Amino acid sequence: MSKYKEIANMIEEKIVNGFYDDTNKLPTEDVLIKEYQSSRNTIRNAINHLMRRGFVVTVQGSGVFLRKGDSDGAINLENFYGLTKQFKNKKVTTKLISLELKKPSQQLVSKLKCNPETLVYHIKRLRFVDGDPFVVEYTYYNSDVVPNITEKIAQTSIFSYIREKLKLEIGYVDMIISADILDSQDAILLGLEDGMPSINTENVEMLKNGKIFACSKDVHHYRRAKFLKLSNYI
Amino acid sequence: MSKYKEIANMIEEKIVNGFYDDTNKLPTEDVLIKEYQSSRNTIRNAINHLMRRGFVVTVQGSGVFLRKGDSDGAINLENFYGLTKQFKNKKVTTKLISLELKKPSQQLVSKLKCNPETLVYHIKRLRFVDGDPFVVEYTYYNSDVVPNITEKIAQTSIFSYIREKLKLEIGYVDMIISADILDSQDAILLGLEDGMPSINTENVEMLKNGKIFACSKDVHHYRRAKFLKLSNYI
DNA sequence: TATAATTTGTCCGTATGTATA
DNA sequence: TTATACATACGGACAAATTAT
Repeated sequence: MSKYKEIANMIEEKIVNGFYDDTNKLPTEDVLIKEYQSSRNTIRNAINHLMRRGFVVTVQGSGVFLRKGDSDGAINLENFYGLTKQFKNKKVTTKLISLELKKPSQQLVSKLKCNPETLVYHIKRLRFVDGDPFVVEYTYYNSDVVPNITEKIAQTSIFSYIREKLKLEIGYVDMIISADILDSQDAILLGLEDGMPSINTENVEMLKNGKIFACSKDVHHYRRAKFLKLSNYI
Repeated sequence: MSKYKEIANMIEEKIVNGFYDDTNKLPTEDVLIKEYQSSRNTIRNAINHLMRRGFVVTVQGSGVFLRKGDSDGAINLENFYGLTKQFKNKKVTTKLISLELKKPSQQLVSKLKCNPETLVYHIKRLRFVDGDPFVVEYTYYNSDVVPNITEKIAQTSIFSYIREKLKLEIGYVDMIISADILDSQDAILLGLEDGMPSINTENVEMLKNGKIFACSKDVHHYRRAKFLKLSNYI
């Protein structure tokens, strides 16, 4: 791990533990330089990293201020590494509904930009937060990139499997957020009535080298799921 | 304007004009250094700027690739400067429904973090894209920061008024995206039936120095509005 | 109100590491 | 393996915005 990321992680931990809550800002760059024995460039790189993920905002001449996004349960779009990490102080459980390995439809081939002969895992899961139905996930993994998905893996965290077991580095995700009307199947799973709204995301997930390894459609409970976007106009 | 931002803008213009479509990537850093007569640092800063706004992704050892978010009409959350700029090749029109200057409710005081005596503009607008109802906007401006909002200004672009006339620099926006059920009033305005879904955003808008100048709730037509989020997991 | 000190922003240069082709 | 190209890290100087005096 690079030095600036390690510094960013250490500062992040202090932020979430409330270490800077009295001043509501980080120490000055000069102080951080001494504290972490590194160059100004490296400190600024670390602060940039924190800024991009929505932890802080900088004000020239004044300081680096905490940005405690009043998340109250919203999914932070800047810093999303799966439901389990997002809701780390809640209980996230998963019910696997189906897991199949089969040839992709033409539409799926174009989304995954894969060979039509490549086999694709089709996974449907219902995920709960603190016991309440939260999202129905339809996910499609390119089995050339993400092989050997078992029922056990699919029932826990596929994110962890990809990053920790397969040692693949997730690079980019393109996500389209929209609202729609629930169909009867999803409505039943989410415990809502047919015809009620849902908030959906359609995702294309890429490795650091740009290779698409998965795409998905997530159908969320409209009263339980909301998304937090922290914009910087710089 | 700083040098790296000017370079970023020039490269952005080339990108949107398709100048790099043949290779699908930018020239190398060394080439850009010579092209724009600047240091490596400045070029990398410009590329970073483009990356944060979703125009490019970098791959170490390989290059800087275009990231043509298949937006097809989605609102790009990384790069949103108002509907007018977002849909620059469509016709955005606005119908002002109401404009009032009055004392804020307690809830509004806490959202705007303003003095209870401060007068606040209450604006309700219906906005059309290519003639179709797109969003009902409920916006609340702190009149100490954004004064003299006229009907004419409210009917066009308040964003432009703030940035170009008042010379204020918008710094940050916290946005929560959710889905809900339309009430009868909004349904009529959007040309939908009562009880249909909407996709909503609740925004808190801050200047560069952190001062909150506005908050808003936007109720979007669920079939016409969608949001594009381009994540970088770096 | 004006000045100085503080703090982040921009820009330059150089060297070395790491991933890709 | 070698060359290419981006990533990380160090150093220094000055600019610009804010805050304190």
